[in-house]
Amino acid sequence: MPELPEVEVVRRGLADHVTGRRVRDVEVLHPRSVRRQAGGGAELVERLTGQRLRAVRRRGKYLWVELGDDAPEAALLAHLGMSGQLLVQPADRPDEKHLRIRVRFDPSEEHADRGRDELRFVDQRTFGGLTVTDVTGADALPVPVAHIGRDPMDPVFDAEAAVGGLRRRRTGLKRALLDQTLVSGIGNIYADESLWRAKLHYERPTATLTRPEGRRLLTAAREVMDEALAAGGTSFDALYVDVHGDSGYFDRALAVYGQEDRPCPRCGTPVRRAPFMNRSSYWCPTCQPRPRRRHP
DNA sequence: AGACTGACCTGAACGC
DNA sequence: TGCGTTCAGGTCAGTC
Repeated sequence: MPELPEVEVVRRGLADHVTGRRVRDVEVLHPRSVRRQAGGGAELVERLTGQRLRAVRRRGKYLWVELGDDAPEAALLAHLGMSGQLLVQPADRPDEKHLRIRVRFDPSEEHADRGRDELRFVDQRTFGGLTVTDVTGADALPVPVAHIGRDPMDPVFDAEAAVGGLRRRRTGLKRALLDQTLVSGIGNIYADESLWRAKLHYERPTATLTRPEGRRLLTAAREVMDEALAAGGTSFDALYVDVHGDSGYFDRALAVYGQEDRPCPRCGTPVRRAPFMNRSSYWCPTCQPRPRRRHP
């Protein structure tokens, strides 16, 4: 569900409300939410209890909180999957229906957010999860994050290298955008919105992409995600919310995603939808014509 | 090595 | 009203 802008909204909320707090205890209510932890819930509890939460970082759709009293020694890594939420709640707030993991902070320590003493991982579909992992390298990346690409909001993102990478693939453009190893953070919504802005069809063969087209696409991706972030992210329903449970409103600015049969904001042609990778693709057939099959 | 297909879940919306 | 089908912001293991 959440893509880069939604995850960044959550990151900012956590940075504001949990940095500096110490974990008093941890309760794992669903085993699937800790399935990435080799030692299961017991290991997560063991490695998290007593730790101090430090900087909150993000790459693509992965989010993590550095742990340790001095340098980061480990990280609490979160992926929200399709329906995950991280909420900062008072301990006396009733449990959410899909509460999967509860992290309780030490309520006695002096802290601006004393009184909101729980971090809750809520996840209807359980595709997401939390893990405590080792960190690696000079930039202290969690091990599972080390293999994914930088995202277009990363100050060190290398757009020229990413364009080169796209052109070296032998697949369709949208499939390549959704593969997190080349460029991370883009999911189904922002892939369609980026392609619409760049006037490129989702099945355009990556091998035929020109460098200027590739630059245009990645610039469009960064711009649309910047705008979505400024609007607090995209929420169609109550599944995507920030740490306070509030929705973003970028859904009102979507040009094509979810807009089947509605006029393209640029040319008025009805937006089309087609099945794609067990979900949907939306595009404007005028602005983004289907690529002509190459002659054999 | 790289490309592609399901499987993994819960719940809402829809058609009959 | 129910009961089946389809669809949903994502990965990942397994196959060719």
